[in-house]
Amino acid sequence: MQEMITIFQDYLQQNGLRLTSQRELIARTFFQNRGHISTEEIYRQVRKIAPGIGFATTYRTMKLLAESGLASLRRFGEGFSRYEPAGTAEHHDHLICTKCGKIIEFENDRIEALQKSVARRHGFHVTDHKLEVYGLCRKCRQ
Amino acid sequence: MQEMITIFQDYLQQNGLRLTSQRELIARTFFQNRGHISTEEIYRQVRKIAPGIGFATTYRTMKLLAESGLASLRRFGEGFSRYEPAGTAEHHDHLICTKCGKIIEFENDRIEALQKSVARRHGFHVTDHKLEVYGLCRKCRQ
DNA sequence: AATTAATATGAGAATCATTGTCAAGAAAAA
DNA sequence: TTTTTCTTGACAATGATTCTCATATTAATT
Ligand SMILES: [Zn+2]
Ligand SMILES: [Zn+2]
Ligand SMILES: [Zn+2]
Ligand SMILES: [Zn+2]
Repeated sequence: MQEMITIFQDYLQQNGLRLTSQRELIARTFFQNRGHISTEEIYRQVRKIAPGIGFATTYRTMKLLAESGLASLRRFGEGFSRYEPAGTAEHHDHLICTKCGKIIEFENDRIEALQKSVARRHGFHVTDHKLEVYGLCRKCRQ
Repeated sequence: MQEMITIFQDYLQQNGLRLTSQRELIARTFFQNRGHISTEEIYRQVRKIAPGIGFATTYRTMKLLAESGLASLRRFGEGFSRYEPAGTAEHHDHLICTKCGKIIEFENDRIEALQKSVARRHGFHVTDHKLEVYGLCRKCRQ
């Protein structure tokens, strides 16, 4: 966690940017949350501690976190963005409950391998992918 | 193609709606295009024939086409929606070139099966999914 | 320290795809 | 024909995100 801030600071410095109190607070808030948090939610939490902070700053900082490689942007088709920690975590995909919003992460090497093989067959060089499986979680099935 | 219009008309009638000239033109324009077309593009094409048409009507009609099951909404993270024919076509996923925008469709039963098995393992009942593989197509790799 | 240069912030305007509102029009029903 | 229902187009509204800009902060230079 402390190291995260350090990594962030390094990234900022290398780009001639500064680690301000606002940026640090936003970054810390992000790190101490579980993944898949919306910018809006970060903004709300941050305001409890520093009520004067603006949402523009929140948006800007989340973008910086993503650029630094510490956060990954996710769009689950809800009409807004979410971020999740991306420091050392490996790639994963998502299982999303359409009723309660529960998100489960999974990774499956065989699926990944099959994707690459399909892509190769079409002459594509894969750089990224997005797999979202929607459905009802155990609870929501009743 | 004619049958598509008929199916659309049936859907409308069953819901107490009418097949107006605007709706018919928008539907025909949609059907005679290849898939993955944006609402904006439909709107442009339609206006060449009926310049007075409004974009609200275009949006509304595309929505109706989707509800009728004749069109499928796709969001490729470009910030806007696309539609593709969904009449009899089977499910498929997408391979997207991040440089030229080329889109290739594919289907792979093994991937689908693996998705279901992962979901089952987590107690999920799958209703839908979205798999987008991004990369560079043969041309764009140089 | 004083001055100058660069970067950051918050408030609010702007953007952009999409949807809502509503008065006027067209079609169907009575 | 009158009444009811559904459509339309113009334009306002929405909501997430970005931009603008005047005002702070901080860093660099003298
Ligand atoms: Zn659920
Ligand atoms: Zn995740
Ligand atoms: Zn390409
Ligand atoms: Zn497709």
